[in-house]
Amino acid sequence: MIKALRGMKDIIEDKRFLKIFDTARKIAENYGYSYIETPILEETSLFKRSVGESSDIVNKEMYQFIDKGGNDVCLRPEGTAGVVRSFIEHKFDRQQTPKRFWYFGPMFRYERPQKGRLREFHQFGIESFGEPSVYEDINVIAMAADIFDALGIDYTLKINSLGCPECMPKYREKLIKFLNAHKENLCEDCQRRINQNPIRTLDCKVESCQAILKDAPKITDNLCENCQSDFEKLKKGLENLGISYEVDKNLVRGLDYYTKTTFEFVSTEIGAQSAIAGGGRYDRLVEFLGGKPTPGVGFAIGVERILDLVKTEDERSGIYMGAMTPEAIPFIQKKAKELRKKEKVFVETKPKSLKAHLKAADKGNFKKALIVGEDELKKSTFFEKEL
RNA sequence: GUGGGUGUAGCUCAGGUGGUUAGAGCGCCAGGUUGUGGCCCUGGAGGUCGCCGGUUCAAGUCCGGUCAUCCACCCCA
Repeated sequence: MIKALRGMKDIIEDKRFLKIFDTARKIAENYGYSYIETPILEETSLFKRSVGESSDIVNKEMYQFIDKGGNDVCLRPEGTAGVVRSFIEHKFDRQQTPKRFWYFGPMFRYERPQKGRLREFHQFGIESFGEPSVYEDINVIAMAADIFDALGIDYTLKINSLGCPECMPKYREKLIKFLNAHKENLCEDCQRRINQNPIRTLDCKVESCQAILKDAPKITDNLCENCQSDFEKLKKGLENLGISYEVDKNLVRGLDYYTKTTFEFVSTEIGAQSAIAGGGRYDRLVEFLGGKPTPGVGFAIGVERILDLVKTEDERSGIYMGAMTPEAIPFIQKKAKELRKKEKVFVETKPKSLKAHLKAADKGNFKKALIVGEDELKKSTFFEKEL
Protein backbone atom coordinates (compact mmCIF):
# COMPACT_ATOMS: atom_id res chain seq x y z
CA MET A 1 0.00 0.00 0.00
CA ILE A 2 1.28 3.44 -0.87
CA LYS A 3 1.08 5.76 2.06
CA ALA A 4 1.56 9.47 2.49
CA LEU A 5 5.17 10.44 3.01
CA ARG A 6 6.61 10.72 6.46
CA GLY A 7 5.49 13.83 8.25
CA MET A 8 2.77 14.56 5.70
CA LYS A 9 -0.92 14.24 6.37
CA ASP A 10 -4.15 14.15 4.42
CA ILE A 11 -6.70 16.67 5.52
CA ILE A 12 -10.08 15.00 5.24
CA GLU A 13 -13.42 16.34 6.39
CA ASP A 14 -11.71 18.48 8.98
CA LYS A 15 -13.87 21.52 9.64
CA ARG A 16 -11.21 23.03 11.85
CA PHE A 17 -9.01 23.92 8.89
CA LEU A 18 -11.77 25.85 7.21
CA LYS A 19 -12.73 27.54 10.44
CA ILE A 20 -9.15 28.71 10.98
CA PHE A 21 -8.85 29.84 7.38
CA ASP A 22 -12.20 31.66 7.32
CA THR A 23 -11.61 33.36 10.66
CA ALA A 24 -8.09 34.49 9.90
CA ARG A 25 -8.96 35.66 6.43
CA LYS A 26 -11.92 37.71 7.61
CA ILE A 27 -9.86 39.44 10.27
CA ALA A 28 -6.93 40.09 7.94
CA GLU A 29 -9.25 41.66 5.41
CA ASN A 30 -10.80 43.79 8.13
CA TYR A 31 -7.29 45.04 8.84
CA GLY A 32 -6.95 46.02 5.19
CA TYR A 33 -4.87 43.11 3.96
CA SER A 34 -5.31 41.58 0.52
CA TYR A 35 -4.76 38.07 -0.73
CA ILE A 36 -1.50 36.91 -2.20
CA GLU A 37 -0.48 33.47 -3.34
CA THR A 38 3.07 32.78 -4.39
CA PRO A 39 4.57 29.60 -5.87
CA ILE A 40 5.40 26.76 -3.54
CA LEU A 41 8.58 26.12 -5.50
CA GLU A 42 11.20 28.85 -5.56
CA GLU A 43 14.83 29.28 -6.43
CA THR A 44 16.95 27.97 -3.59
CA SER A 45 19.02 31.14 -3.38
CA LEU A 46 15.94 33.09 -2.32
CA PHE A 47 15.79 31.24 0.97
CA LYS A 48 19.54 31.16 1.43
CA ARG A 49 19.65 34.93 1.19
CA SER A 50 16.56 35.69 3.26
CA VAL A 51 16.16 33.05 5.90
CA GLY A 52 19.92 32.89 6.23
CA GLU A 53 22.61 30.31 5.69
CA SER A 54 23.27 30.00 9.40
CA SER A 55 19.76 28.79 10.14
CA ASP A 56 18.91 25.13 10.47
CA ILE A 57 15.99 25.66 8.13
CA VAL A 58 18.24 26.45 5.20
CA ASN A 59 21.16 24.42 6.41
CA LYS A 60 19.57 21.03 6.70
CA GLU A 61 15.81 21.13 6.39
CA MET A 62 15.08 22.15 2.82
CA TYR A 63 13.48 19.97 0.17
CA GLN A 64 16.01 21.01 -2.41
CA PHE A 65 16.70 19.58 -5.85
CA ILE A 66 17.83 20.40 -9.36
CA ASP A 67 14.90 20.55 -11.78
CA LYS A 68 14.96 19.33 -15.38
CA GLY A 69 16.13 22.72 -16.52
CA GLY A 70 19.14 22.58 -14.23
CA ASN A 71 17.75 25.13 -11.77
CA ASP A 72 18.52 24.79 -8.10
CA VAL A 73 15.06 24.94 -6.54
CA CYS A 74 13.34 24.03 -3.31
CA LEU A 75 9.94 23.76 -1.70
CA ARG A 76 9.37 26.83 0.41
CA PRO A 77 10.18 26.30 4.08
CA GLU A 78 8.39 29.49 5.11
CA GLY A 79 6.20 32.15 3.56
CA THR A 80 7.86 35.52 3.93
CA ALA A 81 10.66 35.07 1.41
CA GLY A 82 8.31 34.32 -1.47
CA VAL A 83 6.06 37.25 -0.68
CA VAL A 84 9.03 39.61 -0.50
CA ARG A 85 10.37 38.26 -3.78
CA SER A 86 7.00 38.86 -5.37
CA PHE A 87 6.76 42.33 -3.85
CA ILE A 88 10.06 43.29 -5.43
CA GLU A 89 9.42 41.53 -8.72
CA HIS A 90 6.20 43.48 -9.20
CA LYS A 91 7.98 46.74 -8.40
CA PHE A 92 5.86 47.57 -5.40
CA ASP A 93 9.07 48.77 -3.76
CA ARG A 94 9.13 51.71 -6.18
CA GLN A 95 5.80 53.00 -5.00
CA GLN A 96 5.44 54.96 -1.82
CA THR A 97 2.20 53.35 -0.68
CA PRO A 98 2.25 50.60 1.90
CA LYS A 99 1.20 47.14 0.75
CA ARG A 100 -0.36 44.55 2.99
CA PHE A 101 -0.86 40.88 2.13
CA TRP A 102 -2.21 37.75 3.74
CA TYR A 103 -1.52 34.20 2.58
CA PHE A 104 -2.36 30.66 3.50
CA GLY A 105 -0.58 27.58 2.28
CA PRO A 106 1.72 24.62 2.77
CA MET A 107 5.33 24.89 3.87
CA PHE A 108 7.94 22.13 3.81
CA ARG A 109 10.77 21.34 6.18
CA TYR A 110 12.66 18.08 6.26
CA GLU A 111 12.63 17.56 10.03
CA ARG A 112 12.05 14.66 12.35
CA PRO A 113 8.29 14.72 12.93
CA GLN A 114 6.88 15.05 16.42
CA LYS A 115 3.90 16.64 18.12
CA GLY A 116 3.23 19.92 16.38
CA ARG A 117 5.99 19.39 13.85
CA LEU A 118 5.29 18.04 10.39
CA ARG A 119 7.29 18.00 7.20
CA GLU A 120 4.41 19.55 5.33
CA PHE A 121 2.50 22.02 7.45
CA HIS A 122 0.32 25.03 6.82
CA GLN A 123 0.77 28.62 7.74
CA PHE A 124 -1.55 31.57 7.70
CA GLY A 125 0.64 34.63 7.46
CA ILE A 126 0.58 38.33 6.79
CA GLU A 127 3.21 40.79 5.59
CA SER A 128 3.03 44.56 5.84
CA PHE A 129 5.40 46.55 3.64
CA GLY A 130 6.35 50.22 3.67
CA GLU A 131 5.31 51.18 7.17
CA PRO A 132 8.31 51.83 9.42
CA SER A 133 6.39 52.96 12.48
CA VAL A 134 6.32 50.78 15.56
CA TYR A 135 2.58 51.43 15.61
CA GLU A 136 2.35 49.09 12.65
CA ASP A 137 4.03 46.41 14.76
CA ILE A 138 1.27 46.94 17.28
CA ASN A 139 -1.40 46.60 14.58
CA VAL A 140 0.16 43.39 13.39
CA ILE A 141 0.36 41.87 16.85
CA ALA A 142 -3.20 42.99 17.55
CA MET A 143 -4.36 41.19 14.44
CA ALA A 144 -2.79 37.92 15.51
CA ALA A 145 -4.33 38.37 18.96
CA ASP A 146 -7.73 39.01 17.36
CA ILE A 147 -7.45 35.82 15.34
CA PHE A 148 -6.63 33.71 18.39
CA ASP A 149 -9.37 35.38 20.40
CA ALA A 150 -11.90 34.72 17.64
CA LEU A 151 -10.85 31.08 17.56
CA GLY A 152 -11.09 30.80 21.33
CA ILE A 153 -7.41 30.00 21.81
CA ASP A 154 -5.53 30.90 24.98
CA TYR A 155 -2.01 32.15 24.50
CA THR A 156 0.89 34.00 26.03
CA LEU A 157 2.42 36.75 23.96
CA LYS A 158 6.16 37.13 24.24
CA ILE A 159 7.92 40.15 22.85
CA ASN A 160 11.49 41.29 22.48
CA SER A 161 13.57 43.67 20.45
CA LEU A 162 16.52 42.49 18.43
CA GLY A 163 17.80 45.98 17.79
CA CYS A 164 18.79 47.51 14.49
CA PRO A 165 21.99 47.55 12.42
CA GLU A 166 23.25 50.27 14.70
CA CYS A 167 22.96 48.50 18.04
CA MET A 168 22.68 44.79 17.21
CA PRO A 169 26.22 44.20 15.93
CA LYS A 170 27.69 45.99 18.95
CA TYR A 171 25.63 43.87 21.26
CA ARG A 172 26.59 40.76 19.39
CA GLU A 173 30.27 41.47 19.89
CA LYS A 174 29.70 42.07 23.56
CA LEU A 175 27.84 38.78 23.92
CA ILE A 176 30.44 36.79 22.02
CA LYS A 177 33.10 38.23 24.27
CA PHE A 178 31.13 37.16 27.32
CA LEU A 179 30.54 33.68 25.95
CA ASN A 180 34.16 33.14 25.05
CA ALA A 181 35.16 34.14 28.57
CA HIS A 182 32.97 31.34 29.92
CA LYS A 183 33.49 28.93 27.08
CA GLU A 184 34.80 25.92 29.03
CA ASN A 185 31.76 25.88 31.27
CA LEU A 186 29.17 25.95 28.50
CA CYS A 187 27.57 22.87 26.98
CA GLU A 188 28.68 21.54 23.62
CA ASP A 189 25.73 23.03 21.81
CA CYS A 190 26.37 26.47 23.25
CA GLN A 191 30.02 26.34 22.35
CA ARG A 192 29.02 25.66 18.80
CA ARG A 193 26.46 28.47 18.93
CA ILE A 194 29.04 31.10 19.87
CA ASN A 195 30.07 31.47 16.28
CA GLN A 196 27.00 30.19 14.53
CA ASN A 197 24.23 32.07 16.31
CA PRO A 198 25.40 33.45 19.66
CA ILE A 199 22.00 34.84 20.63
CA ARG A 200 20.64 31.30 20.58
CA THR A 201 22.71 30.44 23.64
CA LEU A 202 20.44 32.65 25.72
CA ASP A 203 17.57 30.21 25.74
CA CYS A 204 19.67 27.07 26.20
CA LYS A 205 17.83 24.59 28.41
CA VAL A 206 20.91 23.16 30.09
CA GLU A 207 20.86 24.29 33.72
CA SER A 208 24.58 24.86 34.06
CA CYS A 209 24.42 27.12 31.00
CA GLN A 210 21.47 29.04 32.40
CA ALA A 211 23.41 29.69 35.59
CA ILE A 212 26.15 31.32 33.57
CA LEU A 213 23.92 33.03 31.06
CA LYS A 214 21.76 34.81 33.56
CA ASP A 215 24.65 37.26 33.89
CA ALA A 216 25.13 37.56 30.14
CA PRO A 217 24.46 40.95 28.53
CA LYS A 218 20.87 41.25 27.29
CA ILE A 219 19.92 42.91 24.05
CA THR A 220 17.20 44.95 25.71
CA ASP A 221 19.83 46.58 27.91
CA ASN A 222 21.95 47.41 24.89
CA LEU A 223 19.51 48.98 22.47
CA CYS A 224 20.25 52.28 20.80
CA GLU A 225 18.12 55.27 21.70
CA ASN A 226 15.75 54.85 18.79
CA CYS A 227 15.21 51.11 19.29
CA GLN A 228 14.79 51.63 23.00
CA SER A 229 12.13 54.25 22.52
CA ASP A 230 10.29 52.14 19.95
CA PHE A 231 10.33 49.18 22.30
CA GLU A 232 8.76 51.35 24.99
CA LYS A 233 6.12 52.53 22.53
CA LEU A 234 5.42 48.93 21.61
CA LYS A 235 4.77 47.99 25.21
CA LYS A 236 2.59 51.05 25.84
CA GLY A 237 0.70 50.44 22.63
CA LEU A 238 -0.11 46.86 23.53
CA GLU A 239 -1.26 47.96 26.97
CA ASN A 240 -3.44 50.56 25.32
CA LEU A 241 -5.19 47.82 23.36
CA GLY A 242 -5.53 45.60 26.39
CA ILE A 243 -3.14 42.98 25.03
CA SER A 244 -1.05 41.44 27.78
CA TYR A 245 2.50 40.38 27.06
CA GLU A 246 5.72 39.18 28.60
CA VAL A 247 9.08 40.60 27.68
CA ASP A 248 11.30 37.66 26.90
CA LYS A 249 14.85 38.89 26.65
CA ASN A 250 15.88 35.52 25.29
CA LEU A 251 13.36 35.45 22.49
CA VAL A 252 15.28 35.08 19.28
CA ARG A 253 13.70 34.22 16.03
CA GLY A 254 15.34 31.51 14.01
CA LEU A 255 15.26 33.39 10.77
CA ASP A 256 18.09 35.80 10.16
CA TYR A 257 16.03 38.58 8.66
CA TYR A 258 14.37 39.87 11.81
CA THR A 259 15.24 43.26 13.33
CA LYS A 260 13.78 45.32 16.15
CA THR A 261 10.39 43.97 17.22
CA THR A 262 10.06 40.21 17.45
CA PHE A 263 7.23 38.33 19.03
CA GLU A 264 5.89 34.87 19.54
CA PHE A 265 2.52 33.54 20.64
CA VAL A 266 2.88 30.40 22.72
CA SER A 267 0.41 27.91 24.10
CA THR A 268 0.97 25.72 27.13
CA GLU A 269 -1.48 23.08 25.94
CA ILE A 270 0.18 21.59 22.89
CA GLY A 271 3.48 20.00 23.91
CA ALA A 272 7.07 20.98 23.33
CA GLN A 273 6.45 22.77 20.03
CA SER A 274 4.61 25.52 21.81
CA ALA A 275 4.95 28.42 19.39
CA ILE A 276 1.63 28.91 17.64
CA ALA A 277 2.65 32.07 15.82
CA GLY A 278 5.84 33.96 15.34
CA GLY A 279 6.83 37.15 13.66
CA GLY A 280 8.54 40.46 13.78
CA ARG A 281 10.00 43.33 11.85
CA TYR A 282 12.37 42.85 8.92
CA ASP A 283 13.39 46.30 7.76
CA ARG A 284 16.41 45.19 5.76
CA LEU A 285 14.99 42.19 3.95
CA VAL A 286 13.55 43.88 0.86
CA GLU A 287 16.81 45.68 0.26
CA PHE A 288 18.76 42.55 0.93
CA LEU A 289 16.83 40.71 -1.78
CA GLY A 290 17.54 43.45 -4.30
CA GLY A 291 14.63 45.84 -3.83
CA LYS A 292 14.59 49.45 -2.78
CA PRO A 293 14.90 49.76 0.99
CA THR A 294 11.40 49.09 2.34
CA PRO A 295 10.52 48.30 5.92
CA GLY A 296 8.36 45.27 6.66
CA VAL A 297 6.68 43.47 9.49
CA GLY A 298 4.65 40.28 9.60
CA PHE A 299 3.81 37.02 11.29
CA ALA A 300 2.83 33.46 10.53
CA ILE A 301 0.48 31.16 12.39
CA GLY A 302 1.18 27.42 12.47
CA VAL A 303 -2.18 25.99 11.49
CA GLU A 304 -1.53 22.40 12.62
CA ARG A 305 -0.26 23.70 15.94
CA ILE A 306 -3.58 25.28 16.82
CA LEU A 307 -5.74 22.56 15.31
CA ASP A 308 -6.40 20.78 18.59
CA LEU A 309 -7.24 24.06 20.28
CA VAL A 310 -10.04 24.85 17.83
CA LYS A 311 -13.51 23.56 18.53
CA THR A 312 -16.20 23.18 15.90
CA GLU A 313 -19.82 22.33 16.48
CA ASP A 314 -21.51 19.62 14.54
CA GLU A 315 -24.93 21.05 13.80
CA ARG A 316 -27.54 19.40 11.63
CA SER A 317 -27.77 21.02 8.25
CA GLY A 318 -29.24 20.55 4.81
CA ILE A 319 -31.86 18.33 3.29
CA TYR A 320 -31.68 14.60 2.59
CA MET A 321 -33.78 13.40 -0.34
CA GLY A 322 -34.50 9.80 -1.12
CA ALA A 323 -36.84 7.60 -3.14
CA MET A 324 -38.53 4.39 -2.16
CA THR A 325 -39.06 3.40 -5.75
CA PRO A 326 -36.75 3.95 -8.73
CA GLU A 327 -39.41 5.80 -10.69
CA ALA A 328 -39.38 8.62 -8.16
CA ILE A 329 -35.73 9.51 -8.62
CA PRO A 330 -36.14 11.93 -11.58
CA PHE A 331 -38.84 13.73 -9.63
CA ILE A 332 -36.46 14.13 -6.70
CA GLN A 333 -33.57 15.31 -8.81
CA LYS A 334 -35.68 18.03 -10.34
CA LYS A 335 -36.82 19.25 -6.97
CA ALA A 336 -33.26 19.06 -5.59
CA LYS A 337 -31.94 21.29 -8.36
CA GLU A 338 -34.41 23.94 -7.31
CA LEU A 339 -33.80 23.62 -3.58
CA ARG A 340 -30.03 23.83 -3.98
CA LYS A 341 -30.32 27.46 -4.98
CA LYS A 342 -30.90 28.08 -1.31
CA GLU A 343 -29.35 25.29 0.70
CA LYS A 344 -27.43 22.06 0.88
CA VAL A 345 -29.33 19.14 -0.62
CA PHE A 346 -28.15 15.55 -0.87
CA VAL A 347 -29.90 13.10 -3.17
CA GLU A 348 -29.65 9.39 -2.44
CA THR A 349 -29.85 7.65 -5.78
CA LYS A 350 -30.43 4.20 -4.39
CA PRO A 351 -34.07 3.34 -3.61
CA LYS A 352 -34.55 2.22 -0.03
CA SER A 353 -37.25 1.65 2.54
CA LEU A 354 -38.50 4.68 4.44
CA LYS A 355 -36.81 3.38 7.53
CA ALA A 356 -33.49 3.01 5.79
CA HIS A 357 -33.72 6.52 4.39
CA LEU A 358 -34.47 8.06 7.76
CA LYS A 359 -31.58 6.18 9.26
CA ALA A 360 -29.24 7.44 6.58
CA ALA A 361 -30.51 11.01 6.93
CA ASP A 362 -29.89 10.83 10.64
CA LYS A 363 -26.40 9.41 10.24
CA GLY A 364 -25.57 12.05 7.66
CA ASN A 365 -26.49 14.76 10.13
CA PHE A 366 -29.11 16.37 7.91
CA LYS A 367 -31.75 18.52 9.48
CA LYS A 368 -34.60 17.48 7.23
CA ALA A 369 -35.55 14.43 5.17
CA LEU A 370 -37.75 14.53 2.07
CA ILE A 371 -38.77 11.08 0.91
CA VAL A 372 -40.89 10.02 -2.05
CA GLY A 373 -42.76 6.72 -2.23
CA GLU A 374 -45.49 5.54 -4.58
CA ASP A 375 -48.20 7.56 -2.87
CA GLU A 376 -46.20 10.79 -2.90
CA LEU A 377 -45.13 10.30 -6.51
CA LYS A 378 -48.76 10.02 -7.61
CA LYS A 379 -49.61 13.27 -5.87
CA SER A 380 -46.26 14.95 -6.56
CA THR A 381 -45.71 15.54 -2.86
CA PHE A 382 -43.07 14.66 -0.28
CA PHE A 383 -43.02 12.77 2.93
CA GLU A 384 -41.32 15.37 5.13
CA LYS A 385 -39.58 14.86 8.42
CA GLU A 386 -37.56 17.22 10.63
CA LEU A 387 -34.62 15.51 12.27
C1' G B 1 20.88 14.02 13.25
C1' U B 2 20.34 11.73 18.74
C1' G B 3 17.39 9.11 22.58
C1' G B 4 13.00 6.43 24.39
C1' G B 5 7.89 4.21 23.61
C1' U B 6 4.60 1.77 20.12
C1' G B 7 3.18 -1.13 15.62
C1' U B 8 -3.04 -7.14 15.93
C1' A B 9 -10.04 -5.64 11.96
C1' G B 10 -12.12 1.32 9.50
C1' C B 11 -11.18 3.24 15.01
C1' U B 12 -9.66 2.11 20.42
C1' C B 13 -7.42 -2.03 22.21
C1' A B 14 -7.26 -7.73 24.58
C1' G B 15 -4.30 -11.70 23.19
C1' G B 16 0.59 -15.24 31.18
C1' U B 17 5.65 -19.04 30.46
C1' G B 18 5.54 -19.82 21.60
C1' G B 19 0.86 -24.95 20.25
C1' U B 20 -5.16 -26.47 16.49
C1' U B 21 -10.34 -22.25 12.46
C1' A B 22 -6.78 -14.62 16.09
C1' G B 23 -10.85 -11.81 19.91
C1' A B 24 -13.84 -7.53 22.28
C1' G B 25 -16.01 -2.67 22.14
C1' C B 26 -17.20 1.15 18.75
C1' G B 27 -18.17 1.89 13.54
C1' C B 28 -20.16 -0.30 8.95
C1' C B 29 -24.03 -3.50 6.32
C1' A B 30 -28.71 -6.39 6.67
C1' G B 31 -32.90 -7.79 9.42
C1' G B 32 -36.45 -7.43 13.98
C1' U B 33 -43.79 -8.84 9.60
C1' U B 34 -46.02 -4.89 4.88
C1' G B 35 -44.05 3.34 4.95
C1' U B 36 -41.32 6.73 10.34
C1' G B 37 -34.44 7.67 12.33
C1' G B 38 -31.81 8.19 17.27
C1' C B 39 -32.45 3.21 22.11
C1' C B 40 -32.50 -2.10 22.21
C1' C B 41 -31.99 -7.23 20.04
C1' U B 42 -30.19 -10.72 16.15
C1' G B 43 -27.10 -11.78 12.16
C1' G B 44 -23.14 -10.39 8.65
C1' A B 45 -18.88 -8.37 6.16
C1' G B 46 -13.92 -7.03 7.46
C1' G B 47 -7.21 -8.98 9.63
C1' U B 48 -0.87 -11.71 4.56
C1' C B 49 -1.08 -9.98 13.37
C1' G B 50 3.87 -3.15 9.74
C1' C B 51 7.66 -5.49 6.49
C1' C B 52 12.06 -8.85 5.80
C1' G B 53 14.97 -12.53 7.79
C1' G B 54 16.36 -15.91 11.89
C1' U B 55 15.50 -19.60 16.07
C1' U B 56 11.85 -23.78 16.45
C1' C B 57 8.34 -29.68 14.93
C1' A B 58 5.46 -25.01 15.74
C1' A B 59 5.80 -17.51 16.28
C1' G B 60 0.97 -12.39 16.78
C1' U B 61 3.89 -14.35 20.93
C1' C B 62 11.39 -15.15 21.10
C1' C B 63 15.87 -12.74 18.34
C1' G B 64 17.95 -9.36 14.51
C1' G B 65 17.15 -5.83 10.88
C1' U B 66 14.03 -2.44 8.44
C1' C B 67 10.02 0.89 7.84
C1' A B 68 6.24 3.72 10.01
C1' U B 69 4.26 6.23 14.11
C1' C B 70 4.36 8.78 18.90
C1' C B 71 7.17 11.64 22.53
C1' A B 72 11.57 14.31 23.79
C1' C B 73 16.37 16.63 22.38
C1' C B 74 17.63 19.79 18.47
C1' C B 75 15.00 23.39 15.72
C1' C B 76 10.78 26.21 14.97
C1' A B 77 5.00 27.86 12.86
